[in-house]
Amino acid sequence: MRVLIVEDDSRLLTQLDQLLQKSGYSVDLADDGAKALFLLNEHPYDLAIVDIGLPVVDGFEVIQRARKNNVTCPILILTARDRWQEKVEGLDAGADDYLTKPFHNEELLARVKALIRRAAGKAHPLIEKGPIALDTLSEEVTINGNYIELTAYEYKVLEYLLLNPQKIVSKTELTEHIYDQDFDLDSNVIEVFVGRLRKKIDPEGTLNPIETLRGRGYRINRDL
Amino acid sequence: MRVLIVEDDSRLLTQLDQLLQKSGYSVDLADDGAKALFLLNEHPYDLAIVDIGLPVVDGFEVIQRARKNNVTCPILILTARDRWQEKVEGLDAGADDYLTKPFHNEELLARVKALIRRAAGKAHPLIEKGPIALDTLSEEVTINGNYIELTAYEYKVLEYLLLNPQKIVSKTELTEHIYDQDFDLDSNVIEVFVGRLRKKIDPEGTLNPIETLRGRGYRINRDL
DNA sequence: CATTGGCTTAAGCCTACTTTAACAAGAAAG
DNA sequence: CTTTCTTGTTAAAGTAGGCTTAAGCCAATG
Repeated sequence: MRVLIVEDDSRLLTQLDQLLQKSGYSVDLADDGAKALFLLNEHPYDLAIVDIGLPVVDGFEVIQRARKNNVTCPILILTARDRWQEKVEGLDAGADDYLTKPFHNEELLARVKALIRRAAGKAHPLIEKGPIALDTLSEEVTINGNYIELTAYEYKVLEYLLLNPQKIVSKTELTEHIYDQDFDLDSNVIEVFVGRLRKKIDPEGTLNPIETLRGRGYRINRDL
Repeated sequence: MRVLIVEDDSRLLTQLDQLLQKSGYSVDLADDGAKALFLLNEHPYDLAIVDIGLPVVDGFEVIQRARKNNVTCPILILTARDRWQEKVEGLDAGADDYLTKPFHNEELLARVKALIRRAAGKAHPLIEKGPIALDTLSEEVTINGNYIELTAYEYKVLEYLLLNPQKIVSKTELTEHIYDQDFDLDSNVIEVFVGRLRKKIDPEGTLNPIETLRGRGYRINRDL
């Protein structure tokens, strides 16, 4: 899988480079729009990551001109947090998804994977456990086929528990995985999320989908 | 080391069979997906080699369904040279490595060996003693394959005893290992925990899983 | 038979977890 | 720009699981 990164901030550029290489992608780099356009026409990429705030030729133009030259690979754009409105403009120009800076590495990798997969027309990877089905791509959860609405953090908790079935997941472990950094260990957020999850997954309270192991952590019920 | 080979081409199947047997593996064979799934659920293999191009149930489905049934052994997939793109799909389905046909025998053996070694590192470290099996990762204990629920401290006591088999573990030693600090030496907590453990491990009272050595401590029964 | 150490049981209490509600910040809507 | 809604976070009050204690009993040892 070959990825092009278009970014003028050299610090961020190398960070992205390392991140993606570590995840097994071959990476090409461009630090301005002209180079980007040249490379996009030269090679068949599986994905391009484009920072909108580029010097000389801005990100929108890169995307528009690339699309005009029949570049079909998915494009993920990066926008500054306070310029999030640009996402609309970027998507109009031909981008496929956007991410606001700063972002978590996990978040970026998830988007990258999702875009590449979507482009290939692949099925969504499902995690199933009894009546619970979690689509790791669309981040949708169904219970016996019925959608339930989860917030971002509720989803993360459930996904982590489902990815570690039959393992006792301690609250610290959950906290560390959910928050990249800067987390407060003596807070009861996790308990609150678990409580809300239980209510959404099983309003009747008959399934006990998430077991509590007092003093040790939580675990997805093995007998579902 | 037990290996399952799933391959519909009978010539290749026997070739692989002979190769692996000569290298000291016990080999089971399946020439279609249904047999493969049956065998995977029946036996705990150390590795499965799956040809993607199977008739009826294709290789992807075999892998997906096996993974859904909590088959955790490493899976090596075989793809035709001109279908190498399938490797991505296969890895997504839950395979661990791939090899394109045709291949050299040495290459295959190297992969097989690597996968089995890698899996050994990732496997849950089990401590077994007679009917007792303790998984130090998931902190689960089974007696003759049946789960028993232990509290945090009951688990710690049992783990420490199993980690020191055939050693007499004094009550002070247990206390010091179970409590980080601040422990009261003239308390009978340990006796209470041991009592509860014995009842949970062996409700009938016929096994005597934890021996008492009067004045010295406890020891896991060597004759289990 | 006396003494010592270990076992069992039940009750109290502590702490981990649950639940609920309120608040703050950000996003969306008007 | 203001309002409104969503969602993450905090705090407080309530609950219960299980750790701990203690008392009485039993078994082993000499």
